[in-house]
Amino acid sequence: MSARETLTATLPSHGRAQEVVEAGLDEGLLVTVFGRCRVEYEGRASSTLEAGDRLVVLKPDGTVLVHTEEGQQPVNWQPPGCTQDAVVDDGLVIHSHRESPDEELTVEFDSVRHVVAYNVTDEQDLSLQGTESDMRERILSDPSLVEDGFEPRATERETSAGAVDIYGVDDTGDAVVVELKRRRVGPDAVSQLNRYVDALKRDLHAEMHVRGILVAPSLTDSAHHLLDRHGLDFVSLSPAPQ
Amino acid sequence: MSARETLTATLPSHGRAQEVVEAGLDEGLLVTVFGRCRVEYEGRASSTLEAGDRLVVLKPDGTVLVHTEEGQQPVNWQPPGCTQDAVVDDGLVIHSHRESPDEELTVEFDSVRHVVAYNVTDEQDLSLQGTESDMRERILSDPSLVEDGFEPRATERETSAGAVDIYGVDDTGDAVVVELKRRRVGPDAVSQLNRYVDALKRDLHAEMHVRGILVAPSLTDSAHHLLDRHGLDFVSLSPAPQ
DNA sequence: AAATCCATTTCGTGC
DNA sequence: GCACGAAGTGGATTT
Repeated sequence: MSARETLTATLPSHGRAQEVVEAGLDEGLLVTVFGRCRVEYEGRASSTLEAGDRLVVLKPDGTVLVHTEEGQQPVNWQPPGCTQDAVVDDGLVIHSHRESPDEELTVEFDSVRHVVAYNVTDEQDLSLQGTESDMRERILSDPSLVEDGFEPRATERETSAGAVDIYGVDDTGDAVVVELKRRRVGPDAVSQLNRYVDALKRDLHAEMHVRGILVAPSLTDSAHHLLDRHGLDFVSLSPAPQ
Repeated sequence: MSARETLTATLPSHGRAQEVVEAGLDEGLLVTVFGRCRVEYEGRASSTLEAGDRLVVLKPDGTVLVHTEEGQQPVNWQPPGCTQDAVVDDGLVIHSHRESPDEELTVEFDSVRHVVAYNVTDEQDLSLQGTESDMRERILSDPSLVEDGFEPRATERETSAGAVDIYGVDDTGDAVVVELKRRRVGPDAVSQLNRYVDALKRDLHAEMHVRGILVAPSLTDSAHHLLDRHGLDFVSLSPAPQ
């Protein structure tokens, strides 16, 4: 079987399906199996899924995905790094095993309607814009987006509660902790910023005043209340320059 | 074309590929397209992915997934509810559009190596054990798992900071807020519990003492420090009965 | 539609 | 390996 080719089998016997899957796994191909199957998972949690038609994707990096006809997320899965094998019992059975944590996924096919093994080459990386990291770059190149007189001094500055997105000083010389979020935020982001401000106050253990500024497109009501209660500030900024 | 059948085409012309995809979309089939493609996304963020071999999955609920040979997550996607269409320009082009937020995904194929449309029926629901909800049931049926004398009074009790997992009283009559986590927790879960405790103190605005207990398999060091600082308690409990 | 929070979150980064 | 936090997080539930 040439690795250049795409191996396919329509309505294969379980033995033939097993051959294609095994060949695909051996040769580092991307394998898809479509058919009626039961799925069992045991690991961090455990689950059972009775027989139905599903698409199973096996990737050469050890990923397994079981997709139904709806939903963006697979109904069952196994992460990269797992070991896969395919055997024939009553029907085609695909096992995936992971150590640390110990997890096992078993897909038992009643009937395989289609199996394909694709030879994949993909060197490209995704270029993504509009991330939190892009917001940081925007602010570093124009600190007045936070407030007039703001001077960034460090990014990812370490505190005893973790790394602060942007650390700097305001026009009065007070220390400023900036927490960035690329989307509308709730109370969790406020608590996060408050932890950093508290930690920095303790770390500096001086009389130094420490302000906290949450920079995000918008705030929920309860986040706003919590922000006020903690004496923190908010600046509205979107990830894209618009 | 019978909906009972699985439509497949190997190394199809762009026109033939478009026919299969369009027929699949029209008839509510699960469609997979494998080939060399470029991908563009514009919406909450924006991204570009240069030409490479990928597996594209189109679901009848409007989901689009673009998978490379590695990673559990699709490199690009569109959630359920999007509208899909397939046209031929230089090659097969698949568009997916979403309103609110306005988002568009475009997949342009240089060459299609394989296209399949599957008729899917799947009535089954996943049965999952070992969730946070299972922890709650365990505690309600044996409250001493939290501590001797603990008496649950309500689940999902509302406070001004959100709903508390389990609300109850301890053997001295003090109010108790229990926050459950199915896995090892960090500082975020401690802050969450602290918000609930603070909110309940304000809500009750009495002299009533309010305790907070974090129930999880384990704690990180910084979570432990933060827990101590806030005067909260920890109880070790796993989601599964072991 | 908005808000909140869980998730077998996954993924990347740094230690 | 663990810890921490971002993500175009997704998904469920409730208002």
